[in-house]
Amino acid sequence: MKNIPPKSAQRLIRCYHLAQESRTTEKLYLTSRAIASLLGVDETQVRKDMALIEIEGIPKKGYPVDRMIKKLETLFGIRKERLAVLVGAGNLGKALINYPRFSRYGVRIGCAFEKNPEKHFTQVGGITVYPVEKMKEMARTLKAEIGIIAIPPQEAQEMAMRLVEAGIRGIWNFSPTLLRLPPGVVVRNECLETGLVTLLYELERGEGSCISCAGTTSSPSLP
Amino acid sequence: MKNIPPKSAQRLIRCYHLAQESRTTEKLYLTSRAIASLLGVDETQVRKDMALIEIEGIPKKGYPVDRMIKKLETLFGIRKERLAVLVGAGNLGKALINYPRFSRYGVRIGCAFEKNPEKHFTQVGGITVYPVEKMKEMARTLKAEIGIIAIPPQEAQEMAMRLVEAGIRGIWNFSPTLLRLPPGVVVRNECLETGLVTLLYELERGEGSCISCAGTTSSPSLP
DNA sequence: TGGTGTGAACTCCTTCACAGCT
DNA sequence: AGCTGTGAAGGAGTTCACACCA
Repeated sequence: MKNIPPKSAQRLIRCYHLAQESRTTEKLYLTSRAIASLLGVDETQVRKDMALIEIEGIPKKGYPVDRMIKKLETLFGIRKERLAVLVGAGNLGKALINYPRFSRYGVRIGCAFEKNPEKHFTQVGGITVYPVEKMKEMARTLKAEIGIIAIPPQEAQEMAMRLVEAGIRGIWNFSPTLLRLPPGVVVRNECLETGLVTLLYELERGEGSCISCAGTTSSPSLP
Repeated sequence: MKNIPPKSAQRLIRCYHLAQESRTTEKLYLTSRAIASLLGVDETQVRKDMALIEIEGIPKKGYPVDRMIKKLETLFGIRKERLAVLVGAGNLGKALINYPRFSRYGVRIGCAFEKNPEKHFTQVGGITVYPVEKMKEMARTLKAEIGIIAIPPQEAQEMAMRLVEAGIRGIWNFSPTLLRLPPGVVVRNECLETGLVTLLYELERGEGSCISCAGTTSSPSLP
């Protein structure tokens, strides 16, 4: 399969959600028009994306939902079992631990870390909280691949570096800090403030209905 | 000021964060190179963005931080007082109520709504939780502009419609549901699952490919 | 020298137009 | 008719190259 351009990938992720939804309602096919209108893009675009991942549609019916799901799951690495560790067991951290839908994607939070000693060795939503000093040891033994940063911005950079030293290859960053990390580490910035400002901006302009989507991803690198 | 293309807007939001950060360290100027390397984009890009919002730089010095902040605040409608209502007082909702940084942008959560009757008229982080039936009445009297959806996907569509009926013009949607709403309503999807899948995809591909939901790709690096 | 400013070239993405399948 | 498939045109965003300024 050819390399997927970023914009297509982004649309395809949302197609995956749509396909999942369709499966629960036992819809076997989705037309490009249906997908396009829900995603807020052009029909042709959807067809091009489908061609890109080599999904063939049937005229008058649409694209087969089950094949879409299968294809997209292998494409995106969904369902592969992966372990994550959480840095920050505050309100946001707790919400992430209790978010029921991550397991669908094969991702499980193995343990959490905190600076605040009061929380050490307590349980949050069934997850044990350790001191940050234990990070290297724990992440290594768990063979965790993903690090989730849910702490205030001042400490984000330091914790991210620690995660990388502990062997983490992908960071899901909920802090507004722009992280500087060695090459090869993938960072997904889920900065809520950026999201809020985007919304404010669109309200300000008062333009018709706009659909904007979450954060940014990057592969930051040290020179 | 000319209309700002979405991609530039995205970058400018992050410039705003950078400028804020610089102000705390009393840096008076930021060069296009410094900004570019942190945002993971080209220098020229940054200069074009600055030209777009009519910020003039000084050769050998860079762009004045204070003017950037001022300009960007008016551009994005930051600091304008706005009221938001929250739908869903679960873990995520609670985290959003307690997120300390939203007030910087003039946004305050006025009240919350819940289906679960056990939570009705209780307080969560200083915010009162009302039954969803009260939404129209409450949102109207508060003159709320923003609705935050932090509930499971099944109910998201219905609640979004209710918000719109209550006069809400901007929706910050944390559920994975793609909302169908009348024109004129601005929706910002902050779907966490999409974010997670994006990260998984990056991990799967390894280094190099970067994707983002809002269309911006970045590879930040240390200066 | 170390930065900004900007037209022009280029690349990538989107939309159009229409052919083909059922 | 109703949909997919795709080359070609069009548009948006990015990078290059170089002028200019302190």
